Amino acid sequence: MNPKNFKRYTVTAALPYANGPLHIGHLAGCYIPSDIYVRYLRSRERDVAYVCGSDEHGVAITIKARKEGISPQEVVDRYHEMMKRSFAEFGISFDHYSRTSAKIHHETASGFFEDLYQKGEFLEQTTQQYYDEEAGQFLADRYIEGTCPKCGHEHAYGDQCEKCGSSLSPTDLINPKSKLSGSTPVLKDTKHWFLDLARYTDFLKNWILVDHEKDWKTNVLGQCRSWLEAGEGLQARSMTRDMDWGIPVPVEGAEGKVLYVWFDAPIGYISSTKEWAAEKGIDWEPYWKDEGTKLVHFIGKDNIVFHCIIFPAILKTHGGYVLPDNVPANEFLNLEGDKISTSRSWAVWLHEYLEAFPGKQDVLRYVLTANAPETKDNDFTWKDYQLRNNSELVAIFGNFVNRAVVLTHKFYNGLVPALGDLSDIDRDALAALLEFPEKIAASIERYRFREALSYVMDFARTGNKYLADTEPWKSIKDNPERTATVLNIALNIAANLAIVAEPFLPHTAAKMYKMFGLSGLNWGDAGKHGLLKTGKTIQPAELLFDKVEDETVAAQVNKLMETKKQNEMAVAPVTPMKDIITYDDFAKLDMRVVKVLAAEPMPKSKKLLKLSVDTGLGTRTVLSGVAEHFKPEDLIGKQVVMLINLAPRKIMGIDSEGMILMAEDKDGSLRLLLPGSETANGSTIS
RNA sequence: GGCGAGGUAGCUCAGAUGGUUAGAGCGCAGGAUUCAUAACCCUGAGGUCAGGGGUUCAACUCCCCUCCUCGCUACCA
Repeated sequence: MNPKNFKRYTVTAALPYANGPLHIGHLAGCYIPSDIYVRYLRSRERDVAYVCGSDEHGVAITIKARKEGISPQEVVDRYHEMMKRSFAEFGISFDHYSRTSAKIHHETASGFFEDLYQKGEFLEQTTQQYYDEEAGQFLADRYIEGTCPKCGHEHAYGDQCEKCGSSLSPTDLINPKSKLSGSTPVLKDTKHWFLDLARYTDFLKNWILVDHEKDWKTNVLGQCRSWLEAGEGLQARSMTRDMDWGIPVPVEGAEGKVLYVWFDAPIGYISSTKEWAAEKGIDWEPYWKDEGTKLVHFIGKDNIVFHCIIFPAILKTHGGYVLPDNVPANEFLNLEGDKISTSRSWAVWLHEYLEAFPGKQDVLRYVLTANAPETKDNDFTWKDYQLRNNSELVAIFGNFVNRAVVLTHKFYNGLVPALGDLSDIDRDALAALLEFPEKIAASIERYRFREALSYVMDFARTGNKYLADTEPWKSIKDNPERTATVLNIALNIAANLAIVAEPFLPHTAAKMYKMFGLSGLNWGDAGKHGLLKTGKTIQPAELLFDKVEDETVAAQVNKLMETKKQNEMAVAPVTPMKDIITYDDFAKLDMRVVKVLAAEPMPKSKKLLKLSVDTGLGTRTVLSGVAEHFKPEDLIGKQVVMLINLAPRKIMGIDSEGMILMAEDKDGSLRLLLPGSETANGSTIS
């Protein structure tokens, strides 16, 4: 459908998770793109609902609350307010910002669940989960700690070992302990409701891979294809959890269970819309149920599966709802070459940015749009920030507006001079006035915001070139009429620039409107050269941007380097001592000096080397997960330490008869343990 | 290894359905200019489009293979 045929738009931005402050990655990923899109639509006088809200359920929040000794509600209250403020300060113009702990959301989400339940859409399955008898509750994966079966790390979580990175299931853990009471949890039956996604495969394949093959981004289609066409197909997903923080499952016999966050979070968009409509006294339903509504979800790439697979499946099953017309997911933004991380504090926090750069919201908006991770992961660097500020915003955009206004004050006391006869160069400039808004609009409609922004800058360049070509500071001496025409046109270019820049740089556009004494303009006015009428008073020039000095960015880089240093020290504490053992325990281990006779990469494996070693007692085969640290030739002929009485274990079809011992350095790299000098193969170690 | 996304000038990136000398911005060099936050404007240098095969009259664009980066996933006794 042609975008212009839609009657109204519902635009959503991913609900930010209320367990930490917002950083530049959030902004670049979905809030700035969605805000640009919506501001543009409003400027076009289209009917838009732009909704968002805090995502306040889930295990991570309960863990954070427990750690800080406060209630989950207190955690989400804190971050909800903080995020809401950051959004407001950066001009993210939600029509409504709600939260998933709101009553209306609990009702909406429960309603959805009940509807699907009544339709018999859920598979009820009873599985065994760990239960903490002392605390009297089931334990989320993250609440169980134990020894990692793969690397022996003693504080692995039930879902993942942070040391070796392997993903685990709670029952894999050796010696599991509840993080709530410290007691050993027991396995207990629990019933959950699963959404059988496999049933939607055909519908989803058609809808996404066929119907939207041409208009969705390749990264989004690729991710969907990877889910839809994976060997095992879509797996049923549990839509409920054993927990007390969240929305109670509205079904008999579901006491102590809540809806899975990912079931309730997207429904939050609907709740937020309802809340907004109620406040406005209008009907929310057309925004979600009318075929003429264009629904667009702005998200980061980590959310693709939920917004393209699970949520549409839910909406489709419920029936009566429109499906997203597009899900323009962005990739990730890195910071100075490293992945942004809340837990490692490797981020530029919005509230800290505002303290360090007051009044420079638009600069960050500009940089994050110009370098947005639209097609691939991108890197934010302070050097790039400075460069874009100084040589683009200051030198091109700000400078052009300043020149036009200063000249007007210098030659015409701040009054817009009259338009006289037009030369070719004037006509070209006026033609550009018409073309740019169209080009910019076309790019925005296609979600190509960085391209759209570059056209905005080209428009400003056109203004600079126009002044350079017409040289009004020269013509004022012998041809004041000519100068008047030139400045009239230059000022009107600047006024038009404000209109097209507004979605990207709203604070700047506001300053420009104020300077020109304009208000109430929108996209429909763009392209006109009579926005500033002859004789109108222009306010004195006010600089729109100022230079960012070397010291300023150096300070930010230093701050990050400090963080990095602290992270390195914090992340790599020397592993604490394990529990005391007896000599007999130790004596059970049979460690020997052995010689590596042969080594070869294990076919079809990235991490394994297949070693053949002389243990003195015979030759054995050992598979060792060191292929990423050593080449076969690094090992061949070396004497190393091996645990030879470890029970053999079949890996990838081959028996591995023992374990080569290595030292692991702070950074995770491995070192061989070599005898000080040549030693007989099979020598014992004690 | 499987799946997905990328690998285009020093840097950041554009390049529907294959077709004249591969583009932009920044950076760099030179020039011009002085209204402007020494900014603007003009010109130029810079790329065997990751590498190798193939299809074609013609490939950055299609096919195959290899290498590298990122994400998800499997193997680390």
